Amino acid sequence: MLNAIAAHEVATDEIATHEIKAQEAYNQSQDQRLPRTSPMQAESSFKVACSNCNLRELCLPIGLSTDEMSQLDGMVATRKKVKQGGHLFSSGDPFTTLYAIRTGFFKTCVVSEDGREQVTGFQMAGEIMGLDGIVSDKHNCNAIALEDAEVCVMPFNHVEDLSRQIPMLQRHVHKIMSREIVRENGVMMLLANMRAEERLAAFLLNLLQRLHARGYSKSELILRMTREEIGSYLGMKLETVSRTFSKFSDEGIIEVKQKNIRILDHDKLKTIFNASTC
Amino acid sequence: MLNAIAAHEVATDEIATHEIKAQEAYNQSQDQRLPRTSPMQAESSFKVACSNCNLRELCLPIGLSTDEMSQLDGMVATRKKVKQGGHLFSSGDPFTTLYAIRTGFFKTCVVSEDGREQVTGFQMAGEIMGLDGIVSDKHNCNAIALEDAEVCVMPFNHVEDLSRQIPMLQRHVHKIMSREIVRENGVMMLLANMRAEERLAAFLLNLLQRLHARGYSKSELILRMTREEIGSYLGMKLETVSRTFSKFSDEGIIEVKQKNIRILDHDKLKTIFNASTC
DNA sequence: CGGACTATTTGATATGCATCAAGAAGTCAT
DNA sequence: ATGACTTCTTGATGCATATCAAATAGTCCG
Repeated sequence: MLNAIAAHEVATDEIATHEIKAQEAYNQSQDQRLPRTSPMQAESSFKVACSNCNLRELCLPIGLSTDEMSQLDGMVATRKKVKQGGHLFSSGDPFTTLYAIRTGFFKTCVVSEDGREQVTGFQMAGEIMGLDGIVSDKHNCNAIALEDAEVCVMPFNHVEDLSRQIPMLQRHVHKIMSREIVRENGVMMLLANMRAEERLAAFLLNLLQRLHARGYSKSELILRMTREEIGSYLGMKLETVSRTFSKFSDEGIIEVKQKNIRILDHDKLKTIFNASTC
Repeated sequence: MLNAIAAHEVATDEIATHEIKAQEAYNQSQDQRLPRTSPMQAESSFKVACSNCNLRELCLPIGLSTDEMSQLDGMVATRKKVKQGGHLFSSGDPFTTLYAIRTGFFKTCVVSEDGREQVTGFQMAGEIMGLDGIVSDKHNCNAIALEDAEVCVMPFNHVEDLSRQIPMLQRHVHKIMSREIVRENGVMMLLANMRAEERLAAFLLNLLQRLHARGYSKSELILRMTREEIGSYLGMKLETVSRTFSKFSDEGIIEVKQKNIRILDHDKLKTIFNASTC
């Protein structure tokens, strides 16, 4: 299996035994099932506590004891909401904090001098953003919400301080960064070696897997991004993305209704993804 | 400027003021100017000391006080030599240590299930390898020496222990990982958006910059890898790499003599790299 | 030194995807 | 609801690079 997917399988394995139900985290932001308090105020210590978060097995506190978990509660300084289309941070912004996604869906993208945009990833609940900023103390990409979102703000100094006190946390921070490196290795393979169909199959399988780890169906998903954003991520034009969706649809592999995708033949997707012989 | 290069510029900036002369580190391994003792034995404490290494401003100890530096000396358990073509580690190997390159030149590559190989990076003196292994406690790629090489073996447990004691080291470890993430972002941009000429120009400029930071000429370099390996890294076939070299040569931008490249028009290379309008 | 191998260059042709174009479908605001 | 906008789909054509092929140059080793 290719590394792009393999990386996420590792991630999934770690949490698979925990019976996570984080459905709320991925639903529309209009959804009111989660408590909605305005950030920076009226946040009871209860509400910003990692120890109480329904994402705790996906997010930074993974594998910590209850004792350590309560130490960790101080790590999240506050929460922040980002409207659809809003920037969580932008390239060039000073880096001070990492962000853990509580609800919503993001894309990260870099922009070259001449204006070409490259989507470098899509992030969902429980995933950490901002790691790109550590190296030069300023952010190196844009993080844009693809739907209304809420993130936990974790000042990086706190993270480092706590990491020095809690080896388990230190290890986890390292793993999160390593996982990102491995993920990007997989994307490099994808971009350099694969054809359009393989790329899109890999993309869908990867999304499905991550959503499944969050309690969603393995056979259905809603794309939060446009064809153009998918294309940017996969190194192809939006027309090619559209055509490839249509082709999969014609072949009875998936059913496409705008942004709603239903997987009809999971195995066939996997076969396409692994195809060397064609 | 594109991020692939920008990332390395940051790295370079950090060390640019230090007057590094690490020429020896990149020369042919036949070169006898560096002491050559067999690993695992007869290594005096003097020889494995970071505090005494001529790469200390490129490598992990960057920015540490002499006090901290001597603490660090215990981090390198031993040194290890790798013959040209030899594997420093392979995908699937248990991960226990990071490696700092002392001399020599490496490639890292991932291999997909169906056997397609993707070169994910080229590493030279002072750079750290093995970060891919942290996430799953086993290596995720192959690290292969492109010339006879010597590396410092740094058990990751030691690195983590010391990181907890030396905040400056902790920060530096984080920066190294973040830099790798940012580098890979740049490669994604390259693979997804650029044409063959732009990719090769970016590749050459990047190598030149890193070599320059190690005391080498900005106008000459020796390629340690084959056209095929360059092609794999850049997502193109070896024939296209060769043709693009020839084209640059015809246009008077570079002079190609096998693996020896002389840069005749650095600015033109940069222009090609930045080209959006063509 | 000579033979076998690997790496590189160059040419001819094929092809997958980009580009250009136009229309359809969906979304949003008033 | 209606018009303006964005997003998506589909078709026709072109091009950059892959593929196939063969010759040349360089390297290794007995």
